[in-house]
Amino acid sequence: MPELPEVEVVRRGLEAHVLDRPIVEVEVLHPRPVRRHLAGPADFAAALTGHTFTAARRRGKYLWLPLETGDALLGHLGMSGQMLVQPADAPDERHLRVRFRFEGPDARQLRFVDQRMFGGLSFAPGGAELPAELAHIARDPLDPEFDDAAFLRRARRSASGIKRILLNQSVISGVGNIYADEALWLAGVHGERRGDRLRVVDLERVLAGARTVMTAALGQGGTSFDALYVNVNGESGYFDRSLEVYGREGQPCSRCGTPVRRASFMNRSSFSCPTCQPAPRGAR
DNA sequence: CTATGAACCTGACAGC
DNA sequence: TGCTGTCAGGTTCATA
Repeated sequence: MPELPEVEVVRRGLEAHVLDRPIVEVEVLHPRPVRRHLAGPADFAAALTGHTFTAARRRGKYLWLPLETGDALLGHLGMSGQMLVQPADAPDERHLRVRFRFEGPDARQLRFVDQRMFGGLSFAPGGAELPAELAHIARDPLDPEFDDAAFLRRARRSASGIKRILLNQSVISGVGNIYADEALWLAGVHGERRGDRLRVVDLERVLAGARTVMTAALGQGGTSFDALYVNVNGESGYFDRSLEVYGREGQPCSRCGTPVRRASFMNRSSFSCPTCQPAPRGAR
């Protein structure tokens, strides 16, 4: 569940269902998602057992659950991770990797399910406020403390294309491949235009576009093309119906009718309108 | 310091 | 029915 709106949907679900319930057992079914915990899966489980989540927080695409001890459980969903709250008798998911059982009358379990295992969980000592691992992650554009001026400054100093800048989580967090393309379409800016050659007004439009699209997506439970991207209850969001360019190669731009173009970029795809988002001239 | 591209994984799907 | 190649909402690490 990759980008900010999807991760925020999960955060809210965790906040509603797993706080103030003492953990009685942590079962690591595959070591890979816990690889960042260098002391190993058994130590990971022991560090959490007996403790209680007190909150659910998010920075960009990272989630963490502070414990009453001041430590925290840190998680990232990667490309295919899910956090599910499931009844105890629900059959194990095919890609179930870590299971948390809780004490008390509510027998529902927290399950970390991840097909590709690019995501993971780790124990963050003293990480209740902000895990040390996240020191380099910028705030996201929906965060009230996001620094617009700092973003504009960094973008204007960079020779990288603006899409690359949007995907750089140390400059602006929470934006991924879908919402970067959507924000650029809203702003009418081509993703390969260099940051240092964009006008401030264009950068401001890109930032506003990111806020607009991610806020709207959040209102619809996020974007899901398939069952891989679901909330804590296994339900899909439906923002995919509102996407203007992402995944719409060949279909007409809703503003001008020009067929949406797809291009290869950083080993993935970029979608844009050739008319509304003219490619930069010259080198690149 | 910045800027790329490959690597990390599994599975679905298209084409032969 | 295979097989091969491509693609997928991300991050990190090694190399220029």
